Amino acid sequence: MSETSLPKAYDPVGVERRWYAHWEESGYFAAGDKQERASYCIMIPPPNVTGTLHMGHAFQDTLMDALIRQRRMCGDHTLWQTGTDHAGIATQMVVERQLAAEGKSRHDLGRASFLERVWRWKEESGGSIVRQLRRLGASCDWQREAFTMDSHLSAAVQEVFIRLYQEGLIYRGSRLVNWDPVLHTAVSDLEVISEEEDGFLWHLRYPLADGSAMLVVATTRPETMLGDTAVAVHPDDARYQHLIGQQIRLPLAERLIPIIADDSVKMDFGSGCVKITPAHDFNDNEMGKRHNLPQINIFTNDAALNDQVPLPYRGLDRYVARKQIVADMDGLGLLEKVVPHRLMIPRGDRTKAVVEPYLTDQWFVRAAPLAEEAIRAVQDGRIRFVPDAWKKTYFEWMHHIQDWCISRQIWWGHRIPAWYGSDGTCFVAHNAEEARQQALAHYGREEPLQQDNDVLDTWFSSALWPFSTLGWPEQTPELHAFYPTAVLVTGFDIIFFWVARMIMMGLKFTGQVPFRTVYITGLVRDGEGHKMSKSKGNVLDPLDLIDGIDLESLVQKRTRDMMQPQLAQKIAAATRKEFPNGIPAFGTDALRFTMASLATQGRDIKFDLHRMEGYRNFCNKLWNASRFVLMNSEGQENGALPADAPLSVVDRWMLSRLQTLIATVDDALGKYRFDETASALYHFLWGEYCDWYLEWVKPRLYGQEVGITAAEQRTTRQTMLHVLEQALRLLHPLMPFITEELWQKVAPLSGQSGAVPSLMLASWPQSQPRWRDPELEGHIALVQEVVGTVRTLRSENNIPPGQRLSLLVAAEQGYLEQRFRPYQCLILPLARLEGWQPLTAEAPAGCVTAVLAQMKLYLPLADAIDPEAEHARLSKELLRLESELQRVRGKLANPAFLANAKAEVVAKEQQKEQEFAEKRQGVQDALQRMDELRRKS
RNA sequence: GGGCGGGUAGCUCAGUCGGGAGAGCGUCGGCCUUACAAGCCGAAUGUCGCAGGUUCGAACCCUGUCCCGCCCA
Repeated sequence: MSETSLPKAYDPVGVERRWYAHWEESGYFAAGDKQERASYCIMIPPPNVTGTLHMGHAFQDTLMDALIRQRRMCGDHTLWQTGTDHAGIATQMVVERQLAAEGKSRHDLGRASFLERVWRWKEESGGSIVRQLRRLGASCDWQREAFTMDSHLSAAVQEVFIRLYQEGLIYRGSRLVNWDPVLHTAVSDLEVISEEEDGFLWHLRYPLADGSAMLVVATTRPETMLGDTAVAVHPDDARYQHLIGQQIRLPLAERLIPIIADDSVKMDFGSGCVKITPAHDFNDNEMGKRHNLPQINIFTNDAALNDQVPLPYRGLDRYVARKQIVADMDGLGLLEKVVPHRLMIPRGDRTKAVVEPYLTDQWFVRAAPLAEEAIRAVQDGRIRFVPDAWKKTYFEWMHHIQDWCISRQIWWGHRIPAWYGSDGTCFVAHNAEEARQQALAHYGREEPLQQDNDVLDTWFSSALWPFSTLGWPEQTPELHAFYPTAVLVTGFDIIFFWVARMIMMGLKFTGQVPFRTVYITGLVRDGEGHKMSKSKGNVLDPLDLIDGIDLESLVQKRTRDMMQPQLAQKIAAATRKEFPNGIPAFGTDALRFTMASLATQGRDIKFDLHRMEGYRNFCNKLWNASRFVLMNSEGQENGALPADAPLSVVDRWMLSRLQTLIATVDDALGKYRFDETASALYHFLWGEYCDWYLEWVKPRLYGQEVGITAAEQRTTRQTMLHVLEQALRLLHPLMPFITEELWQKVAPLSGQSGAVPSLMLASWPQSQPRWRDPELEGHIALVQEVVGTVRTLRSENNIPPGQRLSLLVAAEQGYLEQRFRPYQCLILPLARLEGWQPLTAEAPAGCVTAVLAQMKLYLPLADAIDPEAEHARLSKELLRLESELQRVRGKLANPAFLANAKAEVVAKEQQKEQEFAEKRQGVQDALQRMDELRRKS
């Protein structure tokens, strides 16, 4: 054995930095020009440009990179399109907060210089997520990196807006929208998070106009009563039937409003009588439309009361107004009671402010017509969801789709290409000049125009990402080559936000689906299953798992810049408890492999550090196995494995197993079962290659096997190298760094050098049917069982590993000659036996016994036997066999089973019966001998 | 209220066609055996949530039920 250049343990840091830089500089990530090959493209879900990488990114990006790397190795023309998103609201909020710290607002700066400031912030902080992606090993085409506000993407946004407007699929209207009173902008339904909170149900007395009676209405929002335009009851409600059509004198406002009947009123809720505020509640708004009720907007942009309400309430914040109104109603004797009540409170997902239904002018996309084709595309299989069940969620939403509010009253984003004349006429155009032309035609004279102040929802531009990044509306070669893309990898949380909208826009503007498959991942959670969030203080930074972090830094990181500083102490304590020693460095490959192995079909992915530790160890195992291979082949004659090599049985076995592995990995990756892929590779390399094959080749390599020739030794080295080299290729998509580092050393020895300079460019292994040998695999499985059995016997009788024993084997002559003798040199060293003898007579005394299917093994231990322990072991085994036998015989005695079950199932049961019966006999005999021994001792 | 998942070993989760319940981690015991102690060898561990049904046969299919989670209103 020779020395090798590899250190004794795998150290990822240097390897990762070196190889990533090399790959990128060499241009291996670039899509390049391979027009003749099948194309394969993945669009990265563009992360927020000013954001940082979190576990969800690390998870999804690992899977995307694995797919891309595999297809690249298959020879496909691959593009992993990367880029970032301008994240309108989130980014604007950050910059506004910076300004606030300087005591300024964006209005102090004005639109132009505010935007300048945002761009500056984007330039400063924009690179971090991209740098982090590189640390993950992401092989995306950086030359094509896109940003949603790039000029050509903005051109696509504008083009789409204009075309949809021209077709009547975008319209402007005054409608009730979700209004964020902190941001002063409308937000879409999806950006509102409704959760149950504690509140009250106020029961208010509303007097009839004629003063004849009081009606009690129950409300969770008394402050909106000043905007009431009706009171509603259920038409079948006997209590109120006689009042329908009468008038109420609305207290405080002193307006007359009607009592109407509507069957959406719940009779059993509150008093069964509800106040209707069409301008401030979505349900009331619907009802208002049905009954032609007026809408009275009583709020300002800040959700304070406006001039539509009586003087004393004007200017009051909604919650101050609530207190005042309740107090005033109470003072008038009109407050019947107040009952604690749980209710859904809608909050903006960014600001957490309670969102108001608010009547404003906004732009909308008429979604239903676009949804039709998008639904069909999934129904007819042009787009496939993986796992399939997610299409139900998609359909559910698409069938009930609402118009999409796309205008935002913020500054950072794509400005709406609409201009207004002084009379409010709207001109949608590519630019001011075009708008001017339109206005001229419309008015017949020059008219000053004002551009719409609003910008578009960020998701509007994201919806175009699959084709805008490829150059649409230009018909570029890239668009032609890579669209439709192969697969979209994303989380179920943005099926509505993004996936559905991309499908609608893609079909509308390209006539083709944007991707053929949608692979939906689960969401990464902490070890307890909680969503990772800054305020919970349970976030893990993928880079801290790669590089490691000491406890103090981790605590500091988790408690810095807290929105709720009072939580800091709790978070610090929890962190100290969970990571008393900080987090050790695991390396990128261990993180990636962990991510892959966690990619099961479920929705929640609980991230467990121990799991990752196991895969870090796997890296080290692979490293050391490679060290072993190198030590035993460097400086010797090796080369590629020739077709006519004098293969040994273990070589043939290993090659056969390799073919199975290749097929398994292909199949698993094809199904997006990254967990199966990881598991197959792990078990092959650790459980078969290391645990068995490398142990078996040692005596051959060391020349300890009798009569072995140099040619045979060389063949074993070639096989050992070949299998490792192929396994490194298969593992490369999941663990790019360590595999490249090792492959660079292994490949030349296995005769694979020269063809390509990097494992990234090596070809993907093909399963070779000629090397499959199921019969031999069966034989070796028996060998492994024999070795395992002897080891168990040794272990249970506490035989020290150093103590060499001889084995007695009882079996039918032919079986022994075919299944045992040819493999003796595989059995003896691993079972630590010095030899074996066939046993034809009675078993001698002083043996422990194991019964295999057609073979009995006796291990003469003499005084070393622990008869009690052995008796216990055999008794347990007997019990197990008897229960198995009983079950099998029960089946076989059942005529219905024999009549109905498939023939091969019956045959299998019959075979089992025989096997169990023989084993039971053997164990009974052994038990009897052991009992004799116990009596003697 | 509507929809969708899930409940399998101490923990986290696989389990494809209905036909002898698996993995990793953890636990216990033994080992520094010249690639690896981040290692090697061995062992223990299950009312497959519960109750019915279909079937010769159910973790798997059907019905009901309990619990947990998510989404929508």
